[in-house]
Amino acid sequence: MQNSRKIVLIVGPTAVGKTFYSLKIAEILDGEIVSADSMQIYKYMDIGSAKPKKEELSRIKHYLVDEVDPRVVWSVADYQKRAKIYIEEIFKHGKLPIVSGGTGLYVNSLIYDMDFSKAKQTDLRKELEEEAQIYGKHRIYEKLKKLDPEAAKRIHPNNLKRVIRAIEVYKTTGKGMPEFSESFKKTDDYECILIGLKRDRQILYNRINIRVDELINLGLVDEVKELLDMGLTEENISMKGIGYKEIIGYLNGEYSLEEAIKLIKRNTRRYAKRQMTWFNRYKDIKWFDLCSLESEGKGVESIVSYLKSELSN
RNA sequence: GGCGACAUAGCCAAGUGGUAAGGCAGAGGUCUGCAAAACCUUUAUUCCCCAGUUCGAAUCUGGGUGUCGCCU
Repeated sequence: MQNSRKIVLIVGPTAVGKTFYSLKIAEILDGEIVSADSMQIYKYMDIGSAKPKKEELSRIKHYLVDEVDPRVVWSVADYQKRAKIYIEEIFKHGKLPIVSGGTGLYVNSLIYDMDFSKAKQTDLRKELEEEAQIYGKHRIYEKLKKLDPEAAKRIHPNNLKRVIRAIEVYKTTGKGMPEFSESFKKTDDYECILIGLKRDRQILYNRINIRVDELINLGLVDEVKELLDMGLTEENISMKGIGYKEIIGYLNGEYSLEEAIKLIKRNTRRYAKRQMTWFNRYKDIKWFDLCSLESEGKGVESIVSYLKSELSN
């Protein structure tokens, strides 16, 4: 099984069971896990991000879980850089890299050649945001139209973040944002075996509801309080995660705890839907419907046998 | 039993004679440095039922049904 240049990626919506299956697969195939999750990456955010348990983390080596201070500004570019280093490390250990997670953009950054090195993040962002506050989004969009009309066509005027980023790209590179179709080339760094986990929508939604109740019982509210005590605020990117922002609203007295729980459930459902939209675009993905497999054992078995045949090709 | 109010999408709800606002939930989608983010699209051939008035009714009239409130 030492096909040194192959990696496995396990994707799927939140609460589908990625943690459980990744662990099993890693144990059977002698792998190590690189997380592709934009929230589990943060330290001190254990409950709300539904991190694997301590015991699970110690069973198999994990990377990019519980690694970054929630106060720092972290982005895909950082993720991509570090994840690729870890993947190389795992190859060196003679083990199979297994990327597991639900953050689509992070997964894309490992599958495709996405070059973040040229168009840097700049102070322009803040300026433009403030300008939009005062004069409205449309004014910023007009700027983009003049600089990079092609990008302007693809971006909706209301999507301020994207409009600003496109301007930033133009200003730092002197060129427009490249067309996706041209630049979406698969990476040459390794070969990707992509598998997706899915479940019947209603069943997935039930799992989400149950999980949110569990997170509350585990002490999500206290976790958020501790983070606030550490100096984090709702302004931090890390605190904009589902489960955190809603509890902050409750702690601020904006609504009851029941309301907060309802919101967390709804936002998680919406998130799961967006994830499915994202992952459905992958053409060369092998889907496993976990609801149609009679047992977890059967599920693991069929995934492992698929992976074994792909790995030995 | 009497009096009154109300009945519009899964839920909340506007519309008081001219061809069904809006919000929420749901569904579909976009995505190249904040991505658990940000953004876009979409949901009633019909207004509780029946009859009538009218060129035209969710809107007016009569009857029925249901819900709620007050009184006995």
